[in-house]
Amino acid sequence: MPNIHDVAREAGVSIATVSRVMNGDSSVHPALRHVVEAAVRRTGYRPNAAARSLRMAKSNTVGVIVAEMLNPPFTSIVHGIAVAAAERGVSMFLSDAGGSFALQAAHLERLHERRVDGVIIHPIGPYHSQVATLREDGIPVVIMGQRAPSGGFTEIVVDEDAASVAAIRHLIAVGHRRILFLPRRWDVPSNPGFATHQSRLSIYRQVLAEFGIPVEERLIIPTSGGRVTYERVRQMLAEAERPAAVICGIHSDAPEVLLAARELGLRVPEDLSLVTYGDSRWAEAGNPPINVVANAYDEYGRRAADLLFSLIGGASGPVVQHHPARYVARGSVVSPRSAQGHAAAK
Amino acid sequence: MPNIHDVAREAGVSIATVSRVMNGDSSVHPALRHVVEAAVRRTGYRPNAAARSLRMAKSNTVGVIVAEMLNPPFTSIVHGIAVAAAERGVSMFLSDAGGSFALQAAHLERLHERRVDGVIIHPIGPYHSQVATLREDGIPVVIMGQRAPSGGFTEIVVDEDAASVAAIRHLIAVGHRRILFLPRRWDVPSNPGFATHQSRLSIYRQVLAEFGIPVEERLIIPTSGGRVTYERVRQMLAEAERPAAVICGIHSDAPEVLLAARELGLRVPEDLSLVTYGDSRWAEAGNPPINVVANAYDEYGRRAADLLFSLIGGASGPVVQHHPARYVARGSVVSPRSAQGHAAAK
DNA sequence: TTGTAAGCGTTATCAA
DNA sequence: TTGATAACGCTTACAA
Repeated sequence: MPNIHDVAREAGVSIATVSRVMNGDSSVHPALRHVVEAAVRRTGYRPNAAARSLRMAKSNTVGVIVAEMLNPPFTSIVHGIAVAAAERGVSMFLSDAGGSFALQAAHLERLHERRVDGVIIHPIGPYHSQVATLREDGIPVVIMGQRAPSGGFTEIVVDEDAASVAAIRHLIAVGHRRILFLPRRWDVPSNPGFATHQSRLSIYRQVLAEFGIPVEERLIIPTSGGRVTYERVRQMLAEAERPAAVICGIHSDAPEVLLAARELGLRVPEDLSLVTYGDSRWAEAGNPPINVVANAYDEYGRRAADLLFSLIGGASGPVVQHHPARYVARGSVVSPRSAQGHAAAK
Repeated sequence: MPNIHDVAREAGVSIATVSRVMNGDSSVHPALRHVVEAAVRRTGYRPNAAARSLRMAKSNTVGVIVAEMLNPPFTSIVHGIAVAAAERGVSMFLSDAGGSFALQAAHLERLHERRVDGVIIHPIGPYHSQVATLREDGIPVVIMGQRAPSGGFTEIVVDEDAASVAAIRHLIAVGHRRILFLPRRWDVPSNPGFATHQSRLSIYRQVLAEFGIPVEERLIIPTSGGRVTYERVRQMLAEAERPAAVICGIHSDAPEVLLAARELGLRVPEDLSLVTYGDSRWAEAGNPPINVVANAYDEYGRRAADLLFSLIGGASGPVVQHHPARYVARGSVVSPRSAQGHAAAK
């Protein structure tokens, strides 16, 4: 691949001049400039980004780490960041921690070595010391989703507690007592914590307690999403004493629950009420449309990127942005008695 | 940020020794190795990837460009590649062409400058000359989705013609004549072509012709997805002479159609039959479950990555992998006469 | 086994 | 306005 020397030779100038032309330095004589540009075209020269980064101590890259990119909210986040980065001529590294804390740590390390200009992370587990390491080396980091236990971090946190409470109260209000709860599992060896889901669960316990409803541990099934959820839920719903309501912590688990219910001949919502975290047009278009705790993640990606680039641009101090989630009641929650009503009508 | 010299000074050795330790060279005396490792920890040293890339003429990065990452098939593809890359300790650049040929070109150029070790692209438009440029510089490229007009490219092509034909025949067989077709628009100024959707459309024309059904141009609505689709479809379905069947070229347009239909009080499938390209658990879990032309994209990402890494590893020559799509009939296609039957029953 | 030194491809300083 | 040259931080002959 041609380098700056090849172009200089081809054009009969010094490498300094070539560099100036490539960077639009106005102090180059127009005639010479054309000669150089022609040489660039003839040789098919492209400046080597690694050399440039090394010299300029700036990589023009940002790194993004998400806990699990297949989940629609993360997809939206990544998209928002990708667009913002592209607008600035910055390349985006994307990595998927796949729910594993160890993997996340490895990805962070790699981004650090690559001297990215900034990092956006939607983290899992106790990530603080590692993130602090990045920042000590002057790499700005924006943390998404989690509220950091210690201060001093720039974060976009989603306040979903109120919305969570509203969702659970709704279920209870219409008469549900036994509510299957499906948070993401956080007990896998490699994954020492997934704060969001833990706090969702504690809200669940709290609201039930508030109404004097005993929490049945059997009805809490941590899962890793996908077919596994389908299998477990199917099992649970096949029992005689099956719960008549489900809350999905993982948005993409909602169709798994629907599938399991159909398999067993259970109708939603008559036989099974459903609420899921996250939102999507599919959930909205469902028959019935699905109730959600919506967190408008799509905007957050964009916001996180803007925040990061302002930090990269030298903006001062940590910022914390709060964004409330909303409980959106559509058509997937009804009284558990509807089932009997229906059955009786037959 | 500390560099190799800082560590060398701290450890009282030469930079060569530090380098050897960092790279696991066995010819370093164990005692010295420990001294160096301690110095590395104390200084918080991390090798500079740019410098390493420059020296080794290898970046340990790959670039991925998708036409539109929010679409579930692309998401799956990207995920597959991300996992494969991470396994090899390679970082992945991700860029979204956002349906724009110009943007895609810019992204390709950027990846070229970054000297990525390889590129995977699910392209739009006439991309060949630019891709050829990459390859001339020794950067392997895997092309997804499209069949390249000229040979010599490594590609993963989806053979969906047979499945497309099956889908349309099914609609016709149950009695549909007026079928709304929603391909992705390819006439935007910046986007000189989107071969897949063009060929889907030509199949549509061809099958209709085969049955002697005249093609109504009004029933072909190129769209860019999202709410726009919702609006246009809503308009179309509000007409007196509305079509009773729809085919979505963009998977994520399916919920838009469902939403539009519901808005107008049309039931699926009784009043409106629906088929969509692409597949997802949501489509499967729908009520009714949606008929799809499924292309198993999720596997392809993984395959594309494996293909790319084998090329990077020095595997020879262009390879072309063909993958057939399948038409999966579920519950969203019925005879258009069902509507009257239903109406009469009221 | 360890160290010295050259060079990867840039940008930027300093002279000319 | 242009050119020679010194870094940037690493790996790797080659010497010791």
